[in-house]
Amino acid sequence: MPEPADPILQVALPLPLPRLFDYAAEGAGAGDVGRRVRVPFGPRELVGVVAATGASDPAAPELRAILARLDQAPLLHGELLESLHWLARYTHAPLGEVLATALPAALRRGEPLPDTHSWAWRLEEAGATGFTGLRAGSRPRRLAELLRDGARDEDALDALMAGWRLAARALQRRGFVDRIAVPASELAPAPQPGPAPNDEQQAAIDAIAAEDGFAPMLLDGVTGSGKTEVYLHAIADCLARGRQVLVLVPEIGLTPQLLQRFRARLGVPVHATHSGLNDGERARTWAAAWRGEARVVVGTRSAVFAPLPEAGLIVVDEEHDGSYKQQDGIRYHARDFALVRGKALGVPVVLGSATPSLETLHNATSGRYRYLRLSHRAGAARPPEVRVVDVRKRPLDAGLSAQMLEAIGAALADGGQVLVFRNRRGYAPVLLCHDCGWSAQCPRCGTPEVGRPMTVHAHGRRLQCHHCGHRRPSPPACPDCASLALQPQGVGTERIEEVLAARFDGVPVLRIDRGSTQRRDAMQRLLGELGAQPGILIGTQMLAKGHDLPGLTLVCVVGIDEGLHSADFRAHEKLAQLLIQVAGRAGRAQRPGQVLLQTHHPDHPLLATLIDGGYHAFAAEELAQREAAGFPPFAHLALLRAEAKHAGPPLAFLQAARMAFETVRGPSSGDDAAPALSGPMPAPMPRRAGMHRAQLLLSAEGRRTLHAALHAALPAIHALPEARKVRWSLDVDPVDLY
DNA sequence: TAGGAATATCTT
DNA sequence: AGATATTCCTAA
Repeated sequence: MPEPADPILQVALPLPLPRLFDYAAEGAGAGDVGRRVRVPFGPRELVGVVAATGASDPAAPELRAILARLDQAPLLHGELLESLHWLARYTHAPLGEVLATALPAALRRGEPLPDTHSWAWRLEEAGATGFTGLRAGSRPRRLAELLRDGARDEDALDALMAGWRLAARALQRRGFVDRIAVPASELAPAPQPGPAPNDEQQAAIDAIAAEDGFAPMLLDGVTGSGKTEVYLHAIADCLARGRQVLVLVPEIGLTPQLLQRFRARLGVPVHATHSGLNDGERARTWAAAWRGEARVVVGTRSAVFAPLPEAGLIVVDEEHDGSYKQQDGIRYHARDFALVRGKALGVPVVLGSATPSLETLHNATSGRYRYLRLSHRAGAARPPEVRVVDVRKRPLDAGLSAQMLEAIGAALADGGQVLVFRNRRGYAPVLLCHDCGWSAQCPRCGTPEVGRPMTVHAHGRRLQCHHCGHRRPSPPACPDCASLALQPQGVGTERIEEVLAARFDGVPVLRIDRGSTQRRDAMQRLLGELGAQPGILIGTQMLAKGHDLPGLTLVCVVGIDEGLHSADFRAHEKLAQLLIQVAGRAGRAQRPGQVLLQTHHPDHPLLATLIDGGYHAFAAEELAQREAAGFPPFAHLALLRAEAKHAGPPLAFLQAARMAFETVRGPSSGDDAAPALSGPMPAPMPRRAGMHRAQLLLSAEGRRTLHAALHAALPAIHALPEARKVRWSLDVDPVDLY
């Protein structure tokens, strides 16, 4: 007689291994699915999530037992767990890694789901009758009187009465008061009314409110058209129906300004997950969402994993923004995952942008998404006037033409503020020897023959590689010919700052880029100091997005020519979005704005189309080109990347992987049933931080074809002997091919 | 021939 | 991934 099979737990562990691990556990059952467990794993201990239960195989060797269950109730369940299963299938990543990515760090480590209630003090029966015996005017007496009107939370008491804690303790000993747990601060300021929506905004608000169930929608509104106003009304509607809202914003979009506006207008606590939070605070926000206490969650990419037991609406602001795509680990796209969750939750998903991604635009124009448009700026603001400045054969001072310098001077004299946009930080992009042609190169990046140029920093004193972070002092003389004629070539934001500060003496000149604004509040502080007075802002794309700069009357765009000639298939889309976003900074208030675009290619079709026809004319042309060339959204891509210390193993691995794809294709099936393979080829940057990198691109017209091939070939690829000699990863829907 | 570095193996 | 076992160099 065989022993009856024991129930076992199948656990998803945070490992790059595409399988679950079986453990014995007392009383294992279906109720364990979604609970975290601590398990022994080789010589160490790991925290995993129970993915399934089953019966032990009597023939298999005896299983190790779990060490502990960490949750009373499943932490991951229902829609979120199902959506994460979908994400694991879609990214072809191990479930354990996906689940670990979805959990805040503290929960991933196995800490308990944190409390989210706050504490309040309540007057007890004994206190209500006995407080008259307390000495009048004393702290205990005053506290008791405060609590006669009802319990007060500790934050409120802090604001109302200094030293209340000692008094409270004294009263507690006499049984007059007690400390009670209450849901996290339900006290939010009463909602303030906003401006009345214009007709277009009202139409969008009504369209969102009319949806009952999953509905993908593009809110396509020019800069300054008041998309946020539409969100606020839609959110308020949703809150009024008693449902939760998730709002995703780009990394730089989560500003104190935005949060303040949300908090003032909504009348409920707004839970934000910004980068300033520590692990414990992040876990608290997640827990508050899990319990349904958080009614509005605003956050960047990873907030898309917030549990939403009472979801009513998902908003993705600036949906085209690149920061929604995670570029390491599990390479998910938060906007796309938000749509998947919206579908599973049965709620509308509003994607907002002035410059929608071509994928989203294609979905909207083809009728797959509802298409809502805000075509003019709200209030009296007028669109900026855009002019191209042809700098061919013109002398430049730090990359700035005389015409541009004059315009800056005029704008300042007129009391306006000026933004100079240059998407290159540092002093100069290259350090060149004028005598022999030597240039400073990063020893760890670029091709083996030619390193990437190192950027000159600190007014020429330091060199830095923007790809791997490698830095060193500038050499005093050319290492090849000993010449002293080393010259910084080209112009970065630091150099523009230097030249403009010298030329416009007495005018504040602020440089805003990752070099000058390390801390997240630094930009806010700098902008606050400038206020409304005339001044010059110099910045990279950090400054191109999100921030309200009402005093801005002139935007100067310098050195975009590199972007016009980049090889990446998405380079034009990104450049067009950036230009529109930067131009949109100008003239947001009452004054009309002016945009000057300095280029050596005034006749480039991208610029001509963008200026004459705007973003949508550009997008139409670009979409036609994508269709002709077989690129997204008319094809689906996956990129298999590999890197190693030596050049050979990545290529060998990818060659073997290519064979695996060709093998699963099978001899009988037609060509259209399999994705096209290109490569293995060296990555566009073949060496980075000392690692040699190569890639294999898969492209298919249909998503199904692509996923079928990946599903069929990946087990074999995991098992390749060549796979153990490289670090490899798969990126489904890569945003760029770098 | 140490002994440190690069590489292979294994995890329920 | 990361802990551990194995082998492979290089400086004496």
